Amino acid sequence: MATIKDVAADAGVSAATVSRVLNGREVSPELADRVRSSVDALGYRPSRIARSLRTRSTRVWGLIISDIRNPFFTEMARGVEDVAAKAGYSVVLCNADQDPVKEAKYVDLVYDEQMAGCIIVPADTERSRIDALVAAGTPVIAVDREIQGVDLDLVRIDNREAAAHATRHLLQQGFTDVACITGPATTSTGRDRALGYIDEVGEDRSRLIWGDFKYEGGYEGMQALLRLPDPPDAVVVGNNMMMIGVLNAIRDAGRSPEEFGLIGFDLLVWADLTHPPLSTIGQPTYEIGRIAAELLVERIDGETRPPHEVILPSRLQVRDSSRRVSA
Amino acid sequence: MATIKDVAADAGVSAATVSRVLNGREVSPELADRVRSSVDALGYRPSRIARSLRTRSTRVWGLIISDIRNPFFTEMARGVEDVAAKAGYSVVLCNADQDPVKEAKYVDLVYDEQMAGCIIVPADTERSRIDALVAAGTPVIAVDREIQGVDLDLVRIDNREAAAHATRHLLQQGFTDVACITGPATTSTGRDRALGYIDEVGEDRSRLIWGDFKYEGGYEGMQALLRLPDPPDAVVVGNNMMMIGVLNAIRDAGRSPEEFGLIGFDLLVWADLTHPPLSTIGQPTYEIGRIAAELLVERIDGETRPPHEVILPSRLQVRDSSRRVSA
DNA sequence: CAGGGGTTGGAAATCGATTTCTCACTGGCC
DNA sequence: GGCCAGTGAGAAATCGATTTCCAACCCCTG
Repeated sequence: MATIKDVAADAGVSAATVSRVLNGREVSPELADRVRSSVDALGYRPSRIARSLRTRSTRVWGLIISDIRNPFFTEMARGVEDVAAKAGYSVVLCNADQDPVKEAKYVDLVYDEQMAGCIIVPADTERSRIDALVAAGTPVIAVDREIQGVDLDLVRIDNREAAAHATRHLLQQGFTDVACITGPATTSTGRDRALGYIDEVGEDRSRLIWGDFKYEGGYEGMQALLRLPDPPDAVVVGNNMMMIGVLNAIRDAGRSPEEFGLIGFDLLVWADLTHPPLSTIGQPTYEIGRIAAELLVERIDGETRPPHEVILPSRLQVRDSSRRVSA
Repeated sequence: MATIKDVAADAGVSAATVSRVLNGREVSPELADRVRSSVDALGYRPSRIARSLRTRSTRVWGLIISDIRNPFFTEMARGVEDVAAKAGYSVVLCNADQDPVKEAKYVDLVYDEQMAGCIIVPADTERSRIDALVAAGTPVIAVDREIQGVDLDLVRIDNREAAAHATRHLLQQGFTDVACITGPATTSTGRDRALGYIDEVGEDRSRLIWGDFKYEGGYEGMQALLRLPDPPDAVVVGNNMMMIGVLNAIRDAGRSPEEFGLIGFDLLVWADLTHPPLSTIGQPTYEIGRIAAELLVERIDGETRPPHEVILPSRLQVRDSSRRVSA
């Protein structure tokens, strides 16, 4: 691999001049031409590592998500990536798999590699290793969930109101025993969705299940609900992965989804294809990523205003699964 | 951020000694202790950038996939990541979005960042920039698709036989006019699946559609099939994303999926939830990623045997959508 | 007791870029 | 014609690690 010295020797100039040409500093046209043709001839590409060491800066972001199998996060990642590419950054996508230990490892990676910034969906409300990163001056943007005790820009929807809206809708349709399977109490999203549900059904928590935002949590949560002495006739399901579990649990119990009022969270490309089609609370997923990325660009560029939350609108998409068909 | 010099000064030793302690070289126990307590006291973490510059090596892999929204690739990514983590590597997940230009950019990134290795799902059979990477000695493993003219380790299933199997199954069920929507002819996967289909139906290509492995391709492909003078009674659909498009096209045309024999490719978590449940050709997705990653580890560790293909078994999972119910 | 072999750890070179410092040269103006 | 400001480009320092080279010291043996 050719280095800057090789180019300098080939062009008969100093390494400093090569650097100046490549970074658009003032250099006489003839030297610049010579340098450029040497660069082409040698197929020279500057070492990003050497550049990073000298400039103490990188063109890389860490994007730490909690579950790569969840389309919500991958769609969000696309929003982040599109902005990053436009701004000249590469994105390291890290999948914490809902595991605080893995998450901490990736946060350390962002630190050790001196990445330019970080966007994170915290797996755990704990401040974990984020503190050190923030203390080192690395811009960090949170998405979907807050981290307790760490003041960061946060992009999310109004989860409490969204869950309340879903619950209200089911009640209005005439369902009387509405249950809720929400996410872990360690996530603000899980807690907020539980609160919204309680806002509507009152303090009766007998049908409130704390899940895990994974398939298993939905499956086991629904099994538990079906075992209740007076099982629910409708369920607000806290995210898309758990919805799959819920539907399978219903089927495996020999029941049919049509017997229940169902509303899920997040975009589901196949929501129209199930029987019945699933009502959902849709989040502007790509937008969430895009906006988080734009905030990160601003922070990297030196923006210093105090951290704030960006709350995006969610939207209840009514399909058949939440309609009261039978009396 | 503390540097190795700060630690050396604090411990009253040279930077060389600090480095030796941290990298497990022979150093007297008392010095080692002093160094370690200075490291802790200062919260020192070595700069990976400086280390990479000096050692001319990194602990990072590039994983270039063609569509991050496709669960097939994200599940594969998990397999890769688990092996990488165990071997002490971080994975940079790059989403080429089926775009050869984006793909080339990411290949260049792997090169410029001098990553230790690369696993790629080529968006395009063209050799693109991969050549330069391979020439520079970076180990590269291909997954799912080959790159023409570049000899690489490749992990995949037998796509031709899998498509043939699916087609055969539909014919055996009594469907007479079986169509196929495969992937782009620029991908070996798309071509092989078309070949397997032709193996069974013969040279009649009137019902063979070249799609794009995306939702749109499935939707438009199915629309085209429905417009034929003698439309098919069954379809082999070349991947999961296109299957969603196919199902929506059927519905939007006022028809029902039950009227057709349908088989899709790849794991679909919701395959059981549609009406009718979808028959699929399942690939060992996680395994594909895991094996590709293990091959990469071997190559990085100096393995020099000639590149070869690892062909993993696929499995036809018959659900209702491929069963002939009506005469 | 001298010399040789074997450790141990510090000084300095090194990786490949950027950037500061400095000097030579040009051109303009008095 | 001389002086000064301005500009262009090379030499060298720098980023933070690793690694080579070498000096110092210890121990053992003849």
